Amino acid sequence: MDAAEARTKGHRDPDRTRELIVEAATTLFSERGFDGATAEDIARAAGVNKAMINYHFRGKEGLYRAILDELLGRVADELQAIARAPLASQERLGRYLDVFAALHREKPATSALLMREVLSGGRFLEATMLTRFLAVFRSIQSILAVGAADGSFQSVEPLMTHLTIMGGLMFFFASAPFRERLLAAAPIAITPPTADDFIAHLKHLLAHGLSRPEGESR
Amino acid sequence: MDAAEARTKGHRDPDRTRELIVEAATTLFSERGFDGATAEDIARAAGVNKAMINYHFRGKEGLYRAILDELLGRVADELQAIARAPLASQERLGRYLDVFAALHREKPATSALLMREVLSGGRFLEATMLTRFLAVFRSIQSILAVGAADGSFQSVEPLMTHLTIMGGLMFFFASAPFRERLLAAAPIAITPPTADDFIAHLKHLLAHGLSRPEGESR
DNA sequence: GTCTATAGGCTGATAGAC
DNA sequence: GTCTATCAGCCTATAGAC
Repeated sequence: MDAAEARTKGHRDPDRTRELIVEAATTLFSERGFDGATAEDIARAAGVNKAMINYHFRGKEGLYRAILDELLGRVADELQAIARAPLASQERLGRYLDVFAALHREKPATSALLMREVLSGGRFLEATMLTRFLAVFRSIQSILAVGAADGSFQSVEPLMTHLTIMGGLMFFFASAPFRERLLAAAPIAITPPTADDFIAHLKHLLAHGLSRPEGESR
Repeated sequence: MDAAEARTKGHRDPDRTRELIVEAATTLFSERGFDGATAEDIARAAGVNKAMINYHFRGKEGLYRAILDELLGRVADELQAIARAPLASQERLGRYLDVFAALHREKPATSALLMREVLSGGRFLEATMLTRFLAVFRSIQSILAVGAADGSFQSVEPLMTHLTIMGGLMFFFASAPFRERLLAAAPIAITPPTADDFIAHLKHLLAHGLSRPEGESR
């Protein structure tokens, strides 16, 4: 049998099947939540038989957990690496934000998925995965502490700063579909901001706030 | 029949029944989402018969929409009033943030509920309700524009600033249960911030960013 | 590994007594 | 208005053929 037939009839690459399921599920979980996205929806969107979810992931919950674990692991690792990188504090903070921009570029659904998990109080997160969240916080905490010590930043409360940054970032990305709909329904005289626009905005706001620049020429 | 009997047996105040349902549903919808919160859960939490949801709200969806409409209407009205109030720009922005703190104090579940609706792309919002979201944005837009004109703020892009503020605020409130769990599991040397703490932090960050205060004594 | 068919449980909603 | 009883539909998961 040729490749095309294999793709439509069955007996295709199992790794590819897993991939297709994960991709479709990431989107649907982010849009509808764990309870709102049905296994049938996911299978249909993935172009895969419904039973494959149970075969490859031991059920819908297993699939959700696999996605969450992979995502959290990767993000936490990247952020920890940046917190330890030998960079100027401003630059380090910038790179930190860039991780989320890159993540969104690759998988736009991830912010909403993580946000939903937080809103649920971490319904599917055990101790191991909670540690990952702590690692993310500790990364920014370290960046801010070093920045305060070397005179780059003023000394701020790290947890609230972390929440402002994460809330702003994740909300920007996770609300993109909503904004698109809103602006389509009631056209407003504003150019929709790109991810890079927003990251730049956030960097600037973090650096200077809304205060009128004194010595600055900008 | 006396009051106590009336409360346990049936035939109690119908307005109270509606209230109890709305309160329980607000919490459960915020924790589990529309699909995750079952009508039976809601009825049990409200101490009310399951059929009452259908009698008073024409079904679970009607209940959800009633909650959403009431909430959005109130928030949009309050924010518009503040945007028009005769106040100094800094003060006006402060009051704007305070609305959310007050809302959270009264009904802690509202942030997560609204956040979930946004994440879903506004699944249950028709044109009328989308207008409410636009009104919220227009309020902050006006506050920022006036503040830039009178020299209180620098001129910033209003949509991105709005998203930073709303993201930070709503994430702070909506993630409170998650944070509580996280800090209980892995005690960290940080005093949990209150709503007022966070509002103060956000005001300060908006005013000055992370930059080292120059002429400031603080 | 993949597919079809189906079991078994839960969910939202209603009918009808009070 | 409220309650009990019940039903039809949907959803996850599995058994078994290929």
